[in-house]
Parts: sequence; structure tokens; C-alpha cells
Amino acid sequence: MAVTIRDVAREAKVSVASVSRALNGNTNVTDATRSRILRVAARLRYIPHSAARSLITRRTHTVGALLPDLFGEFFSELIRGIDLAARARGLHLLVSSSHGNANEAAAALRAMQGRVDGMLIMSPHVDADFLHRNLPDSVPAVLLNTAVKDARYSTLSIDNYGGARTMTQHLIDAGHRSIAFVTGPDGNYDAAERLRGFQDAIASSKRKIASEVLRGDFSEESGQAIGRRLAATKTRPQALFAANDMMAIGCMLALIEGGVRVPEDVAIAGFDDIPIARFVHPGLTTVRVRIAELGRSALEQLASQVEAPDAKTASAQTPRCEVVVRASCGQSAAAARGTKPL
Amino acid sequence: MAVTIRDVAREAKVSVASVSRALNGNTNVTDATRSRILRVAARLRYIPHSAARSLITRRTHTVGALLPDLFGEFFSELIRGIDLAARARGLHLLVSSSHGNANEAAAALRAMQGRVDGMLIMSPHVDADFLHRNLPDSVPAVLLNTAVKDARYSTLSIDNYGGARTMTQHLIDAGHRSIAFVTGPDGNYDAAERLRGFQDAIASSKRKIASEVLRGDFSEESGQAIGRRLAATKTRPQALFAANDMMAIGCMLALIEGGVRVPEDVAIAGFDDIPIARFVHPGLTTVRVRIAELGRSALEQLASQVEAPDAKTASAQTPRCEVVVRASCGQSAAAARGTKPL
DNA sequence: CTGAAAGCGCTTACAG
DNA sequence: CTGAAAGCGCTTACAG
Repeated sequence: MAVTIRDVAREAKVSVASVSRALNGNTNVTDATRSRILRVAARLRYIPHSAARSLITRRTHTVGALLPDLFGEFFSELIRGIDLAARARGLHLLVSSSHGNANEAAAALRAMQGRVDGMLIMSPHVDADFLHRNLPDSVPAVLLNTAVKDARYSTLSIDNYGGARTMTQHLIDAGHRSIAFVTGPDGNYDAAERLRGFQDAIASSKRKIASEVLRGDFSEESGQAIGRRLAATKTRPQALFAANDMMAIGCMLALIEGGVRVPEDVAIAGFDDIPIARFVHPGLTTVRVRIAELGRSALEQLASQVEAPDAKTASAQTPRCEVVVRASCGQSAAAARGTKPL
Repeated sequence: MAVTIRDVAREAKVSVASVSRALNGNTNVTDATRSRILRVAARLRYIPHSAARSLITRRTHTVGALLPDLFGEFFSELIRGIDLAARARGLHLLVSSSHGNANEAAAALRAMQGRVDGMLIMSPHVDADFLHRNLPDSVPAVLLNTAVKDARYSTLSIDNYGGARTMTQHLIDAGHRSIAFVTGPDGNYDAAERLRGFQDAIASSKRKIASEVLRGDFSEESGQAIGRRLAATKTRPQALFAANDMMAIGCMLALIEGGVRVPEDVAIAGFDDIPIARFVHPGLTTVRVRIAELGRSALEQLASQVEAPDAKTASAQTPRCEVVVRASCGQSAAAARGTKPL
């Protein structure tokens, strides 16, 4: 059906080897035969079969990305960073997402075998044993935001702990003496680390801070529910720090709707700095994770491992987060120590 | 380096054919030999080479997506729809984006050859001749939002014209007698169709409407610039309809910052209904494009073409858009005819 | 039930 | 400079 290299060879009256050479521009072919081959290839609308080529060259010029999701503010940004860096290096992207359990993730990872030169992996189902079973040692991989500590893999992580700690300190410095923290879903690594940062900041503070932990699940709705509850009570914390922006926004809008003023009555802070954070009113003070930057770095590390498979350069990086001060905490940027406004 | 089917065959003391059969669970293999093979395969951590398998089965279980971008509100939603439908059918996604020109797009499309069972194509660089040169007739493709009319390809389009026309009529019905339209970038098909819808609605209106066309480029900044200009003048239109939401939002925020009230002084409407639209203050009245739905439909059409290559079912669909009424036009949902609130 | 062989579409030493 | 041949890792008629 489709036209192959043999068809071109036959029509151009040369061997397939010559067609291959002419098309790849590599080795010695006469200008005459080369141009004849190119003409025939164009006429037949020949398009090389990438998979067949990969099979023998051992290069796919493709990286795989195993992600929990493809959409939403966070992943959109992450993919953007990955894509930018991949394009700059002429790499394609094979994506796989939304694996409900470890088996699905394993199937996805295995299906990539032979189709990618390396893997970018971010998944709650991944641990060292999982990788050992489903990823050949010969395939380079970079782990994103995982708890796995394996010397064979480079890892890149969000500074959940440090970011949460810095934000909590910022709230304390701003004068708040009772602070509530809204958690993410149970078992979520990022959420747990952010909570830990909050608690350590409270515990190590020189001042006495009343703290409280409220349960959320990262969804806007869970924030909303908390906001409504808070609006209906009289004993509100002075500040509320949500483990992600969507909950902070849901909570803030529900509070305002319930007649509570933000930031005058309650200060609100989030985590992530998703694009919406600067569009809500008041603008949301939050911890900025340079998500796209994270994706870009991850891809570049992976690419360098693909190019130099021997260089044992497994590293663990955790780029610092920064607090972005907006109106929802009722503080001018200048008053914040060591932070940077948008 | 990597373990292959031959290694498993040797260790299990069978032929590669038997290993293949056992692993694919297809044909007749004794339970004894099958379990022995499976045991050996697990011990050696054998993972089949998908590309090699595809070469002979002629099935990759992967669809390619050629998109202008991977990120941003619009594409994030589109990919979400595509991904959901692909996952439901066990298909992988090979994506390629951000092609600055036709040559880059051609290279991307060609590189997919042999790695995908079909293509989802959305690109400003694509026309019938382009497809003829860079896509074998044997590869099914579904075109998204393109001007190409080729009986060989199914197309799925956003109802830019109808949506813009309905929104314009909505503004007229709301009593606005002078309306400005903010265009998208030159040469952009969606932008041109939206402008055409606006102009036709104005032209065919029974009432006399003063209209004006302002130049934007789909960016928030271009909307901002227009908003600032409008805030500084006295001769403002009663309503402003931007060709996309980001411009509408940029314009709205700049107007408000300049002391102009929205919707009291100027009503504002956008196009797309990106997630941010309901978070800005006031909420943005806009045309909802069911983006994820578009992606889902496109993938399902493609999948059915892949499964039944002969069924010549090329179709052209244009799902209707709907006007979503929020506060930025100063009208209650009930007052809008034939529209649906969020 | 099992194996030897051909072949998917390509690239690359190896000769000439 | 050019071609015949081997081989990448797999699957599948074809025999037995």
C-alpha cells in the first residue's frame, strides 16, 4: 500500500542502499544519482518509515512522558516547559497520563519500550521496585517530584516543604497569630510535604501561633466548602494557607460571598501560582513553583543522559520556590522580607 | 544490551515463535511451556519492543496530534478531550506542536510516519496540497478547525461564525447601539470568521448599530492596550466584543483600572469560555466552545476510521457554540434569549 | 503443540 | 561511488 524505499530504488534503478544514502545525505553518492533519487522519491511521495529506521539506528528522537494528567493549570505549564526544551533539541513527545493504578502505569511504561530514547516520569504509583520491573536499565529516565531515591535516576522535585515553610513564616511576619492550613488529599506526597513545612514553621516560630489543620482534597469545591463553613462561624483564624491555589480560590470566593472581607477579616494564601491566581479579586498571595522551568530542566537532563549514556550523572535537584505577594494577604510587597512581587 | 525475545527463547529452551505466542496469549501453547516462558520472561525482565512489533503488525495503537501549541487554556482543554477518548480506547498519543512554518509542520508530520495509526491535525500551515505531499493516503486523518475542504478527510470545526453572530445579536438585544469588535491576529482563520460573524450580525440587524473594529492579536496585552486607550477617551462604545477571552479580560481589567465601570459604562464580551472567564470580576460573558468535547469527537472519528479504513465516512461537523451570560454585560441570564447561563 | 523461515522497512559494514 | 547481504526485534503463515 504505502510506498517504501524499495519502490524508490526500483523506479530510480539503484539499490535500496543508495536510496538510503541519498536521502540521509550522508555518504558518497554522485550528485547525478542523488538528484535522480530525490526526484523519484518526491514523485512517488515517499516518506520514510520512522519506526523501521529507529529499529536499526537505535534512536527514536522521541522522549516519553508518564504523567498523572495532561490538563489543568499545572500540567499544562509542565508540558509547556517539556515541549519547549524538546523542540529546541528536535525531540518528539510521546505522552501517557491518568493511570488509575500501578498496573495501568506499568502497561503505559512498557508500551513505550522501543519507541522512546528516554523517559520523564511523574507518577504517584512509581517506586524503585516498579521502575526495576518495568523500565530496562538501558533506558535513561528522569524522575519528577517523586519520593524515589535511587542512584540510577536523576530526580527533580518541587520544594514543597521549603515553600510552605517560607509562606507560613511570611504570614507570621505579617502579624498573623492564628493560622489554619488546608490539606490536600490523603496520601499525596506534595500535600504531605506542604503540611510538614507549615507545621515545622509554626513549631519553630519564636512567637506563639495558634494553628489548625482543615481537610481539603486540592479541588476548588473542597476550598469552597471550607470557606462557607468559615463564613458561618465567628471563630475564624486570622490567616488561611491552602495547600494549593484552587482550594485557596474556592475558599476565598466563598468567604467573600458570605460577607467576610479578604484580606481585612481573613488573609488567604495558596500554593502553585497558577495563572488564575493573579486574575481573581483580590489577587492571591501564593508560592510560585516555576513549573515550566521544572519541565524544561527535566527534559534537558534527560536529553544529556540520552546523548551520553555512560556519564553517570544522576543528580537530585530541588529548585527553590518563592513567595509571590498579592492583595489577598493585605500586605504590600515591600513589607515582605526576602520575597519578590510579581 | 536490552533483553530480547531471543534471550527468552534461549533461556526457556523454545523457539522465538513460542515465546511470541505465549506472551500474546493467542494461539495454542501448552500450559506447561507457557508458564515456563512467562517465568523466564519475568526473571529476565523482558519487555517487548513495541516498535518492532508495530513494524510487522502494522498497528501502533498510537495516534499523532499535530497542534499549534500544547499549552494555554485552549489547548489544555483540547488535549484533555483527546486524551480522555484515547485512553478509553487504549491509544497512545504522540504530540507535536509549535511549528513556526510549513516546513517545520511537514517535518513533524513526516516524522510520525510509521509511528501512528492516524493523525489529528490542527495547523494554520495545513492545506490540501500540504497534506497530499506529507501524509500518505493510507494514513487516516481528522482535521480540526481548518479551512481545508477535501472529501478524503473528516473535519471538525469551531463555529466561529455562528458564535460571533449570536453574541453580537445578544449585545444588540441587550440594548447596545454602539459596539466595538477587537480582532485577532492577521491571517488567523478563527479570528477572521469571528469578525465575519460580527459584521454580518451588525449588517443584518433591523436596528441601526454603530460599529467599529479594533486590532488585537489574541494576547492579553493587546486587549490591555485597547482598554487603556478606551479609558483615556470620552467616546467609548457601549459594548466591546473581543475575538477571544484573553483580550476581553486584558481590556476589562485595564478599563476598570482606568476608572471605567464594567458593565455600567462599557459592556464586555469574549469568545472561548476559558476557565479564567468565570474567575475574573465581573465574570466574563462569552461564547462557549466545548473544546474538550471537540477533541473527544475528533479522536473518536479518527479511531473509527483506523478500525474501518474502507468505510468512506468523511464528514464535516461544526458543533454549535452557546452564549454564556455573566456579569460583564450587565444582564441577568433570564433576560438573554435562547442562551444558557453557567 | 512447536519450530524454521520469511518478512515488516530500514541502515550499515563489507566488498568491489 | 555502488550493491548484495546481514540484521534491528518482532509475528505469522506454513509444515510437521
